[in-house]
Amino acid sequence: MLATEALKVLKRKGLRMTPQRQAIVTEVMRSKGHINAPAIAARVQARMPGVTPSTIYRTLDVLEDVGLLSHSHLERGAEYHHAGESGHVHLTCSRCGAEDDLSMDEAESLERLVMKHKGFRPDLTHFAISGVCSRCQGRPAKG
Amino acid sequence: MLATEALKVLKRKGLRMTPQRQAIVTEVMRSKGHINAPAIAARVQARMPGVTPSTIYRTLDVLEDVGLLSHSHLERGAEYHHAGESGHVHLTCSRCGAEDDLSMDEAESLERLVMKHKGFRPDLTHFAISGVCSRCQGRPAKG
DNA sequence: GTCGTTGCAAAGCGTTTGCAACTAT
DNA sequence: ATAGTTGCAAACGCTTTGCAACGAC
Repeated sequence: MLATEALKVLKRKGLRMTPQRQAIVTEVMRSKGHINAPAIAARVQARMPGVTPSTIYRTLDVLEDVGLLSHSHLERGAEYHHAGESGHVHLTCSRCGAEDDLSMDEAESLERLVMKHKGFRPDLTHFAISGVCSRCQGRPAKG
Repeated sequence: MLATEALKVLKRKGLRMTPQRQAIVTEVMRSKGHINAPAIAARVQARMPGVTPSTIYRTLDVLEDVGLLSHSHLERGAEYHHAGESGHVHLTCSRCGAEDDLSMDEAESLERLVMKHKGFRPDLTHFAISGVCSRCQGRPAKG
């Protein structure tokens, strides 16, 4: 989604369009993949000095409320991503830190399995899945 | 595992047995399920006032290093559990907060699936799986 | 003019660190 | 005696809060 479209979403919800908000939305919509709040703050402040952390955090909350952003829990904490792009599962290697993804197609068969067993409808995109990547499996375990 | 056994493990590793460490190990080994660091601190300090957070955190690190404890990432952050009891996957409902588990048997079929697709060997116990529990699926979504 | 939004400054929370003193071995 | 361990106090990083001023509508 483009920043301009995102701004329309906000407008449609009756929310006001301030320069700060524009800068934050632009920066967030431009970023690919996932990004955490401090990183967003850094980028926004680079483009518009004087924007405070409180504004950033409050705006991120708003963007999540209106459905533009979502967050996932990765190894190093919460990270934001475009709500429309939540369609992948994060695989993070506990040894080397490498990140890989599972497509939603692949993830769906997993979700169906859980569904069947528990009647629990999982959202595998919300938390990462930790493990050992194929490369690290061929290496010694610890040191 | 009993606290006495845990203490032996530490001894075997050449680590020293201080009263603080005994209190922490006792409290940790007595707790069932998962528990976070501040809660451990509260319990230990109730039993032995004066034990500082730094000691608690450092000791938890030690216990994890020697393989007595592990931690998982649940919705509200990291939680510790006995390393021997890591054999279940946490399912946390994003609507009502209810927690359920998946047995390792059930989880293994999931893990095999990921393995097959990606050569990535997942540890589904490390992160929780978020979703909507069966009870909440019958309820209205938001308000 | 209203009320959503911002900056500021401070506090909150969980966690980590450096260092000197202590103590289990 | 040696080295692991502790308490202290401070700092850390990220996030949240109250409040008065601002500004989009």
